Amino acid sequence: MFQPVSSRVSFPELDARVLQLWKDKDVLHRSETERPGAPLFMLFEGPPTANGSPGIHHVLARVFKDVICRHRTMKGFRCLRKGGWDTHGLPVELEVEKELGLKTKRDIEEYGIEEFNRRCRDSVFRYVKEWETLTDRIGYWVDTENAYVTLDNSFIETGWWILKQLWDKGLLYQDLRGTPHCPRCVTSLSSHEVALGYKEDTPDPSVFVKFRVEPSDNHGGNPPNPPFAKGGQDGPGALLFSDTPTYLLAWTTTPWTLPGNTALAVSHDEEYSVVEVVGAHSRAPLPSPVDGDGVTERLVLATKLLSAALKHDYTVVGTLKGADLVGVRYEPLYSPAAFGAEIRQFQRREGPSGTVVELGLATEFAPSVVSAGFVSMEDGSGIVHIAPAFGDEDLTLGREKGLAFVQPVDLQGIVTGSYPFAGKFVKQADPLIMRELQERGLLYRRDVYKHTYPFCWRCDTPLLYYAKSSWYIRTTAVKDKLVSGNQAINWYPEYIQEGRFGEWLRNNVDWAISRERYWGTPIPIWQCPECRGTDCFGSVAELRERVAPRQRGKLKDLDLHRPYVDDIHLRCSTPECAGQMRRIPEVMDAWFDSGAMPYAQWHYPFDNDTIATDGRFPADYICEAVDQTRGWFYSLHALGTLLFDQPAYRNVICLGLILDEKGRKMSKRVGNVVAPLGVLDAHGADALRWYLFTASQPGEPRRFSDRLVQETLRRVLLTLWNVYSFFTNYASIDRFHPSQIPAGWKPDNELDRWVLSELNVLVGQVDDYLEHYNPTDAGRRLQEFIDHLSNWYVRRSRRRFWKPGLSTSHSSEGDTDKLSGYATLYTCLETVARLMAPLAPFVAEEMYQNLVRSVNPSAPDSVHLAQFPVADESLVDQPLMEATRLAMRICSMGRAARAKAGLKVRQPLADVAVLTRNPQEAQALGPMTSQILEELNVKELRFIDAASDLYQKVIAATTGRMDAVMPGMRMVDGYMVNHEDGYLVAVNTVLTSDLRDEGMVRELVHRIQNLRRDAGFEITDRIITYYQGPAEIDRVLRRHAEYVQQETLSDKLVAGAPPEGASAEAQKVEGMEVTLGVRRV
RNA sequence: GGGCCUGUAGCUCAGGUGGUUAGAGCGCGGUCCUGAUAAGACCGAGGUCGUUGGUUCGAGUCCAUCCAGGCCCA
Repeated sequence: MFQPVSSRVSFPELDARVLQLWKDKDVLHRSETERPGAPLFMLFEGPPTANGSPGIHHVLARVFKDVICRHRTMKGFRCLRKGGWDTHGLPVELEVEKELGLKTKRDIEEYGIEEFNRRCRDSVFRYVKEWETLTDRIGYWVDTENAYVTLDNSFIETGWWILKQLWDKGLLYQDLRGTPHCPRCVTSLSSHEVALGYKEDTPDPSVFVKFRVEPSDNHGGNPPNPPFAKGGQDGPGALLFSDTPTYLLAWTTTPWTLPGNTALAVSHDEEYSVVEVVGAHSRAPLPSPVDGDGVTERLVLATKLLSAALKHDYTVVGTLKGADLVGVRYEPLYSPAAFGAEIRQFQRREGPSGTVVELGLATEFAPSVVSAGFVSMEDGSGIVHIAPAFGDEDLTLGREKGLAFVQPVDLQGIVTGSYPFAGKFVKQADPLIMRELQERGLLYRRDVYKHTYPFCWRCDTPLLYYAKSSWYIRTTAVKDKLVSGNQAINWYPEYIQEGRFGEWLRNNVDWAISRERYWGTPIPIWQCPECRGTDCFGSVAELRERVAPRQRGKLKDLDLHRPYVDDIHLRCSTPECAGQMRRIPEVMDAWFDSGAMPYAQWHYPFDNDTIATDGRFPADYICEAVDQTRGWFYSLHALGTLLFDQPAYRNVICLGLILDEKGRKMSKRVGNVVAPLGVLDAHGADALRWYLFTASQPGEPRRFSDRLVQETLRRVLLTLWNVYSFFTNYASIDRFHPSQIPAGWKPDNELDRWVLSELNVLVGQVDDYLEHYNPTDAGRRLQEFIDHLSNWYVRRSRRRFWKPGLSTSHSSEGDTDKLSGYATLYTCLETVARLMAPLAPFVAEEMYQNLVRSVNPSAPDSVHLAQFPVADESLVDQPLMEATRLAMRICSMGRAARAKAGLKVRQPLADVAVLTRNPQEAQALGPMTSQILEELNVKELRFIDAASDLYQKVIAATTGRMDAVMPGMRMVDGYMVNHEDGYLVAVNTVLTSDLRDEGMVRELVHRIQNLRRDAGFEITDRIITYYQGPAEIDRVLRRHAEYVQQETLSDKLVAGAPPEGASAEAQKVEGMEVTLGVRRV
């Protein structure tokens, strides 16, 4: 038998009961183990970092992972949901640095890498308890007991194996790259970190610098510029190599990079002008522009930027193309050789994996003009100063064009060499450089330029772009496969595939995987300091083969992290080299760990070497927020493609970010992060889950507020709960048991047939939505059904359940109808419980336990082990659903007409006239008649047509024209007529004395019912009713005594003052003083 | 500066392939209903559908431009 359920419910308490049940019955575990032959559904858990508290955005991702897995489990799949923890990386180090008060890398090394890493290791599990509590609390089913951990030796070893695979394929290499670098922390910053520290309106010097074109008759150290063959007298040669000193005008905001200049870049197809100005070089103090001293000189710059860049009067002497300038030599501002700076040069060399460009030493240095695609006509002069040692674009260009490379700044940002400003920090060197150039007459103009510039988010030091050596995975070698493999992935939302992710893949650059840090997977590359010989190791066993015998013991139980692994020295593999190989100091990018998880979580291929064939790879499903596009979504895809030539996942939901109530991103700094536990304790897990699923489309950013969760709770969960409570209360009174439903039963009742039709349509739609990774519309459809179930089905069925007694003999007609109602409502609730189980697992479980388990001990122990509902198409009746929708509309119009006429619903009316758009609709409404009569509280319904007397009068009352009946409400012939969209509903407002009496009776019944309720009587308590009032009241009550007694469960109605002990109240009914009293018998 | 996304009522969101008077929930004012309901019904106030152009007989919907916001990347 069902437990009657109170309409008052505490969802947090319900959650706790259900969690206990799952634990007791070991449901999660059994959903995996009890179906060994079932097809596998594989979830990859994107590992969260456990060194911070989980926030609401983590809840979002976790419930979206959960809902799909629960659905697939109910569909008969065996769902593997191995948990995981991301434990490496800079965020972990930073946290520890902060705790220890360490500020720089040097501090860390002085503190000791061993102890530092030990603290990192300890810190990552500090919040694990909190994570596990929350995971449990929101009903996210994931196997945390067997979770993978990226710091485990087994995980690291698979990482090594992967790297070795790539090494063997020639896809791993070392190269220079211009990276954002913090000179105070002495480390590169990841793009993510850089993004944290951009500051707008940062003032920087803006300088236009003059580079003197080498005269063609120069007989100095370098070969002279060749005179141009083409162009004759007015050709480029004549313009550039005249007797007038000629300068290329270049623009920069970083004067300190000028000593590193090795080229100037122009745009190949743009037009440049050669202009003459008077006295653009000066030794005077520096206003802007610099005043002249009367000497005429020529400047070269882009024609488009003439007016913006030049502040002097100028005369254009000629124009030429950017292409004409390519190859023109100019005098370096600072000759590296003269200031003790090393000159290196990019050189091409044929290597085993194709052409490589390497830096070699050089002694000569002849800077010249090159062309580059990135030269813009937006700012500056159209001539760009190139210093390959700094900017990344410059470095790339240097590699392409074989430029020289001069790096007169060290990693602390201090100028080296013997420059006049040597020993200064670069930003302090800026003004010195400008003054010095000015004195030499090479500074055309200086200003202050405000732009967005990155600062170190930790120490606020301006970042420098600095060319440094890093290790790379040559992902560009498989770029086409990355792009084509992406086609095989189902993206939700779809636009990510070709949009953000596709765009990212098409612009793929090699993956820089080395970090000059401490706490991470050490890169398994050993290098010989003597011969530069390099080896990569793919396992501990490979290492063992090469380690010196006396060191072999160290490998046993070796923690593969720094500094221990750094102590392993190997004999050099180069024949005749006596050197000892040491591990390179870098660790791997933590994204590499995350991308390695499909393999490393199983310690593949050392263990579990069948994952590629047994369904454990690739994943059926992953889900994270959109910020993972370049993070985990990419690292997974890249390694899957590199190793196995296929994507690592088949389906992916890409979630939008959660914003706060005001639309701002949640961040610790702003302090607007919502703590999930508070929300859970207030409203329960299902309300939060439901809100997250249905509030907006998954890919959209969403504003979060406690208020909206509460609204979801009230609108959806409480509405359902009240239907459930209603059902259990009456079913318990009537001792209804599902076994009373005859086999193969199908209802005759219109309402029952309607709601079962709606239910079966719903089942098909919800299943389809969940199948296609769309919990949002699944939830929205469910709540729509719950609304209909509550506000039409139950509302219209109440009186059926209220009829006395439910016989088990099925003999009387009334009883079968009531049984039909119970069977129908039971079916709806039981089905909805299973349908919503993936979305709201707690409420669904509670309902299932009471509705199914309590009456059927052989049913599965949990709703989550039960089968997902299957639609019964034979119960779907499309015309009936349309007719009901129309009936609802007619009722709505009728209620409006009543209200307009001031007739409350409790007052019965004689009749309602309805005009439909066509006779078919009227016919369809026929079976709905009793529902409409009850809902509108009228005695009779009649259909009219356009020829009817009433309709003609309506026309006459409005326009008098046949073709234009105005919508709206008006009184016609005693009827309140409501007319809209081709429908007309007219209620008869004329009250007979009989109708008045009935209205008064219903009013009195209503008052008595309120008294019963206020007195706290049970629904089934029988009572005696007392009344005292005018003769009118007495007359009406006597006339309708039977009805009143039946409605209020009164054994008798007693005229006179209520006795002592009765609940009584003086009331005013239709202007008459009445005292009513009730007493339990 | 580039890519992607979003802009509809005070708030949160719906509005297939263009087609009457643009909807729902919450909130607000009012009326009503109720022995399942923390609910519900009805009425009302509240909209230049971000802007400006264009295509079309007709644009919230299609195209372009601009503006604002978000994310990612330079």
